[in-house]
Amino acid sequence: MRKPDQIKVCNDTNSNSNKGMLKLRKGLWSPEEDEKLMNYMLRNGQGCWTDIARNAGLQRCGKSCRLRWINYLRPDLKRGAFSPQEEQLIVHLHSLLGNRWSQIAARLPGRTDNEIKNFWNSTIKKRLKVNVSKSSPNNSTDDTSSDPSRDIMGAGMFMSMHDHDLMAMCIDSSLTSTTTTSSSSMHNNPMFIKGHDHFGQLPPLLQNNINHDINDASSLFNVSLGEVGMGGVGGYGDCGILEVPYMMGMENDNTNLGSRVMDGDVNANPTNYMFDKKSANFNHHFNGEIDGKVKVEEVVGLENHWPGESLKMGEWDLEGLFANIPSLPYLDF
DNA sequence: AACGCCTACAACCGCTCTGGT
DNA sequence: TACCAGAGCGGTTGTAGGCGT
Repeated sequence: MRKPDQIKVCNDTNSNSNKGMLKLRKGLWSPEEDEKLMNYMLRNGQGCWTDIARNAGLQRCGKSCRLRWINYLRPDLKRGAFSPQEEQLIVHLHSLLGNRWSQIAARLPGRTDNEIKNFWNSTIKKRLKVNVSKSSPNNSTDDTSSDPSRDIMGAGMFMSMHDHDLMAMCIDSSLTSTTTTSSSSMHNNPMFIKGHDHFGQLPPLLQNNINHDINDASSLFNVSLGEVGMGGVGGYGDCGILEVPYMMGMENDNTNLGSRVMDGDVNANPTNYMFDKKSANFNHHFNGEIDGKVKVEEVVGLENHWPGESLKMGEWDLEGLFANIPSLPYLDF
């Protein structure tokens, strides 16, 4: 926290409101400043933040006003400690999204990205580390060695690895909304799976859906999920019915994000998904064959690619992805 | 009571993204 | 196309307050 009476030239290089070297306050907000900003926002609503700062009579840069409003003054903010449900959801979403705090915050009504980020860094991260070190004493606790959520997902601790309810909801959504083999539908109907689950071990709801669809297609399609926590592990397949885009990991440099093995009528070599952080490219290496002869793409019409593989990080339509999973993303206790 | 350590979290900083010109 | 300004994001800092000694 900063001292409230600190007055400096605001370092906001983007702001042009301080070209005259206007002295702008920094540090903690006083109740008077809060009141000014609150009143102005309630009267006029959101607009250009530099204008807001000026018109509200605040000696603050627009950036500071924006932050104060978003993180503290907004009327719809939920104050107080995170509930266990929120905590679980944060861990889960973090395992899917990484440090995309704003994306995570968007799924927790009343919570801000800053709040979640702080909570993660101060509380969850520590707790996860403790749990991991307890479960595997040889594990390095080096910050750079691993993401705690990744460890925790691998260890099956803190939050259940087999989060069947969530999985069922996600996959149910994916399956029931997927009826075509087009690549665009694959992009729009993702499945998020974490952990070491196997279709054969999925909860009844999920199994029913999968078996139903797969049987209809007269195809056995078995996906063994890999062992990567971060980014989720899944796969996609398409025997006319089942399409399950892979949800990539996003954080590690050149990390092999896992492998997919398809059994049954469809036999394939492991499919490796690589994400190169430096180039922000997601590379998909697929060596699949069916019955050892026919390449997968010839059967399923994938043309040896799936829509995500050529996408860059920023091109992931996370909103779109979540939009198709009504049960997962929003928490409202 | 005084001191030091630790934690939580408000706020800043620097960067990227986006839209307008 | 290039440039600029504003918005937004994630990482980091700094300190108030709690707690143990």
